[in-house]
Amino acid sequence: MGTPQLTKNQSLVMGALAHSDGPMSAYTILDKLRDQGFRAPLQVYRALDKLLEYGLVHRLESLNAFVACTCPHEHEHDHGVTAFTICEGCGQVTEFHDEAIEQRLSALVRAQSFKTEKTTIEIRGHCKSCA
Amino acid sequence: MGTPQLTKNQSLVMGALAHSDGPMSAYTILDKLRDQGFRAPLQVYRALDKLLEYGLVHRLESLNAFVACTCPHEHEHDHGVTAFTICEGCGQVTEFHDEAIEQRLSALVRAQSFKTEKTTIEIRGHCKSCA
DNA sequence: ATCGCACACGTTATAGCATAACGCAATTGA
DNA sequence: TCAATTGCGTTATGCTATAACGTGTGCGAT
Repeated sequence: MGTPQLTKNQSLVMGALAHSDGPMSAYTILDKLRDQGFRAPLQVYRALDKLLEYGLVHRLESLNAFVACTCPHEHEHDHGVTAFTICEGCGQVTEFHDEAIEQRLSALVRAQSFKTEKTTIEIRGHCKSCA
Repeated sequence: MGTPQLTKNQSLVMGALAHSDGPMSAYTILDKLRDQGFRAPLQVYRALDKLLEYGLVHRLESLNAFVACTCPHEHEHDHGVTAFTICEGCGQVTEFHDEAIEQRLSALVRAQSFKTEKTTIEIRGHCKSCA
């Protein structure tokens, strides 16, 4: 169960995200792809759903926006929790992973008998350049 | 610099959230307060902005919804990072805090020379009852 | 082969979330 | 008294996301 071949729309959306230097909203992606024949939000959202499912793209909940995954080889083995720093100045997003946090969260949640399906960690602030 | 006296609108919104057993969207709050004279979304959003600022309310980014803070006495001293479990079944939200996670995140972020302003941690899944 | 199914796609319409921009009223402090 | 601040009310608008419909294509089972 690797990543299937992407469809045309999925490739176009993936390309738009990959070549962007920051997160993009679905509607921004739509505008970028009008010349390639995109006309409606659903074309973007349907592609994004699949890309999210394949782990090629992340959704930033606090921005209602999407970024290409920057760990291109971790898609195979589900790589646990993903965290992000998001700079309010330049919009730069940095993805990172940490075993310690993952295990600590896992323990806390288990203590509630809670079954985790998806974990969101997003840190808003200012990066080194924008401080 | 404690929490100022709440205005009428702020009290109404706070009350609606406090008496709800789960998170509410701004529009749901609006509907609950129509009998009290609320007519427009901005009346809710303006009150929410202040309540968020005072630390009486939290915003759940992954739901676009709001909950009353369940740690009523921690508003004075800024109580670092707040995390939530959110049950997809019953909608129950549990707020919790953990020093270890806070310190670990702080260290990771400092390594990027990133200056944190707000941290979001939200865990979607199923609670014990809804497993 | 052809039937049925799953899946991607296209389109229109609508629902849900959030803010811009205007003006008014009350409060406060110089 | 005047200016600044804050809260409030209203209208309009913009941004984000999904519902519901139908089409076409590939592919395996009978």
